[in-house]
Amino acid sequence: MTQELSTTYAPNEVENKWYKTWNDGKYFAPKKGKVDEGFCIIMPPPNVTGKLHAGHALDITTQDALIRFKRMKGYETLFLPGMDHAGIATQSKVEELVWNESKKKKHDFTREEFLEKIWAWKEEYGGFIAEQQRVMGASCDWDYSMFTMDAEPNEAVREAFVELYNQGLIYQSDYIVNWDPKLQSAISDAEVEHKEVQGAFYHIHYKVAGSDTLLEVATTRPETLLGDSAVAVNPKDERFAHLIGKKAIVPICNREVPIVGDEHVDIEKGTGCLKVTPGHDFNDFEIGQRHKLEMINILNKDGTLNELGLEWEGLTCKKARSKVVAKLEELGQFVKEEKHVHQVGHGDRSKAVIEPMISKQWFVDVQDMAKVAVDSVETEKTKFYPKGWENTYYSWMREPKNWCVSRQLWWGHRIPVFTCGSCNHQWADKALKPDTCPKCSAKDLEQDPDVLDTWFSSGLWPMTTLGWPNKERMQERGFDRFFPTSVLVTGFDIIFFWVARMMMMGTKFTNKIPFHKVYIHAIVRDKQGRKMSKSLGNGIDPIEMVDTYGADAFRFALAAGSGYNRNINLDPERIGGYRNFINKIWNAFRFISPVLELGSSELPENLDDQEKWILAELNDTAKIMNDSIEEFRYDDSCSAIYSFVYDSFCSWFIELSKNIVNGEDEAKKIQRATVLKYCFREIVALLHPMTPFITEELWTHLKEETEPLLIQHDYPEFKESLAFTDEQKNMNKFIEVVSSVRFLRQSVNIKPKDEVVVALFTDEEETANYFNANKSGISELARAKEVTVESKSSQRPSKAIMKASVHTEIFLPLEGVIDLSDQIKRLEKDLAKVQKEYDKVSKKLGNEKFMANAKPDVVIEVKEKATDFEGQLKSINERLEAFKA
RNA sequence: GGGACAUUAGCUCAGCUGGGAGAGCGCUACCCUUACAAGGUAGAUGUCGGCAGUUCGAUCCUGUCAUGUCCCACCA
Repeated sequence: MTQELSTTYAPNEVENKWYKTWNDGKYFAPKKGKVDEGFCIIMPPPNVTGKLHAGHALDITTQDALIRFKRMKGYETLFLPGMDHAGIATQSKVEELVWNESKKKKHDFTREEFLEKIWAWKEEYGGFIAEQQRVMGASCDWDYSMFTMDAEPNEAVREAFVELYNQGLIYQSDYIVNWDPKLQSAISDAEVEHKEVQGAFYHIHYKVAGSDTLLEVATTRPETLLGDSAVAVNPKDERFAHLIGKKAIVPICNREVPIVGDEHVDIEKGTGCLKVTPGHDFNDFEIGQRHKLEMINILNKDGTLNELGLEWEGLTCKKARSKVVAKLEELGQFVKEEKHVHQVGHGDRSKAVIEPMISKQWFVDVQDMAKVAVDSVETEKTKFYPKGWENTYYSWMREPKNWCVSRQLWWGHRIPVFTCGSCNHQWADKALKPDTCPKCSAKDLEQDPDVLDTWFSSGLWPMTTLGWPNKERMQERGFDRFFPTSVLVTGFDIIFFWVARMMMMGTKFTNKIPFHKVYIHAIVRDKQGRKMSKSLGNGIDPIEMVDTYGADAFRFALAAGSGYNRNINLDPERIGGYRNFINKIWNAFRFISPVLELGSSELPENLDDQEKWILAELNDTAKIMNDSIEEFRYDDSCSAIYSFVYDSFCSWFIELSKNIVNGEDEAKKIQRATVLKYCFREIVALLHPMTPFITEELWTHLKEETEPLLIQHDYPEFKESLAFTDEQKNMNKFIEVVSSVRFLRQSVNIKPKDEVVVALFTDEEETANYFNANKSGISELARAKEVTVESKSSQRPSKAIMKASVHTEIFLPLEGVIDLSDQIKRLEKDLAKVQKEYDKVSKKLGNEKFMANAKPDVVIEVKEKATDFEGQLKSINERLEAFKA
């Protein structure tokens, strides 16, 4: 068989083959296992316009590893995929496309015509990303796949909206909202990013009507004075309090406005005198409401000034600003300009400067829902991993703002609110197209033109995908089995947008939390820690990584970098490193494959020392894997299996097995083959969640005919019967001795092929017995023609080099000339090192307070160390003396 | 303005309730040894950000300063 397997593993073909086998064989479908419990992860649906990026790859890897792990543990697992319609992104994309094709704009079509174009685009180009998810090995059940604009989600949206509407939790209001002039739509608070911008304070004189008094007002937005409807001062401010109740005259437009007293005005800030523009400033809006001021809108939907902008009508705010300032200078009412850095809101999608503007929008009153959602996390019904992210969640949810859910777009779930043309009755309806007005039965109905914020439907997603609100569908898709879902895996950037909304909607409509655990994974960055971006050109294309290194290596690299950290700085070289690891596994298999047939499937009774050791190491690894995956510490899982495979299994156990496997003792050979096979079966099983492809491939050679594919096989667990701690201790000494011999050989340039004599001196009886029993192992791995084991009372070889461990002195007797000065230097270095350690512990033992206060077992430990170091020092000193004599 | 998190080997990071500083990658030297050169063997490297405190003992706890990243907040 060895001849058939090449020395390097070629992943691509294997990967395609297995994905097809699993998928065609319905291995991803939920199936009852030995644990009668569901385990469900709803995949965060990627944008339909999207292309797989490194963040998605991490998403898939962490979720799929969990799903595969739980599937093997015997849970009924469901990894449920989906796709998001991504309102703004998709609409913009198609608008651009249509413009390039026909130089036509959205409004050159009817709403229906344009929506048809978007759907057509979605059918043809959308969903490319799902293909890429398959390449990564995502074991999701594609039969469950849902698109957020499908009929089912639409039904859920209508159900939820109407419920909230009828409970009075959705209301329409003329309110100041974040207006995105580029999208020409309102957006929610969460969608506004505040960015630092270099601006200025402009100081302007307002005249007080009927007097010569001038009020100096400071503003960053002088152009908005055209919409001023008051000047406000703090009533406690002695400078201005007497003016309250008088009128001020807004420059340029000469509007006479009241001077009001309001606590909000900060006496220290600016000039202490505030111009109030309720139509275009959130604070001023509130002041306006308190004092019943006029709300003046001076902007068009595209962010340019309207007719109230006078001679500057049609200009953007930015352009109008300097012109207004120039005019003020001309009028002699401009005082000065001071540079000022401040935070300005930008749309997180459009990047446009957000204009606060009053408009009629739909809002969800989230106050009560947010309280429940906060409580669910406080009482740990839903737990965050890592726990620290709770704070981010709380910071938003403890002081929530009502959620503006209407968007002036076309692509999205249409708001199910209807108005009767004849009696003006307004109501929300679960029916797609109600026929008649419930009040007057008229047929002349009009639906609200706006669509809902994408996050409204996303908030319902865990319920929607499991069939809610349709009873039959819920039955079919296993709502009772899978809801609440087990884990939500996502990035921290959408804790507000998504996690918070799902928590609110979930608890509102089902009285249950939508998921038990939330794992917030890191953000993938480039190797220098920079965000991956198109402009920097530092993005890592997952598909390219898979082509170059294989999906398993890429998955392992991502998993190995994932724990409770915030960033993964991904360097393709590291993926290459793990590709080498995958190849190592492949070659380890090539070693054992010729003897696989010899091995039986039951572990033998009379395990030898080495076999007990490797099984105990394997057992420990299984324990770490089980515990760490459960807690999303993939970094720990990966490093445990990595070092087991690399160090314990390949470097020591395989090396120690070579002579047995190639030897004459048939019984021993069969026994060793059995243990090798057992270990390898466990290795591929342990690795399967991270590296599903190569493990499934190798499994075909390891499994019994009657056994299922690895994807369904039992996950290894810790077994009390395989805990051999004594054998582990002894083997560690063995490893130390062999490494020391290798080191000594190199220190005098003994060629790898040349054989040496090894003389060991130890006073530990058990250790001596172990070395005697495993002499052949030492000879093979250290290239010794002779190994002797004696007590420390025995005569040491006269001409030899030596290294002292805590338990054993290792001597290499040498013929010919030894460079004594070299050896002395080396031993003195060892001596200094050990002496330093010894001084540390003996100082402790001499410290009365330590002896009195430290825990007893710590004292014992330190005493033992002192004894060990003493022995080691003695060994080294004796040898030094011998050399110097 | 408020808050969170971080600072450990050249790089990326791990270090559980305080008790001899770790991993991977990279680096150096030697080796084509019959699974593997995508390999083997061995090795070097740290005032655990600074200062002060608590303690018998601090990478770990407290305070403080510095640096960095991120989040929130009404653009006077």
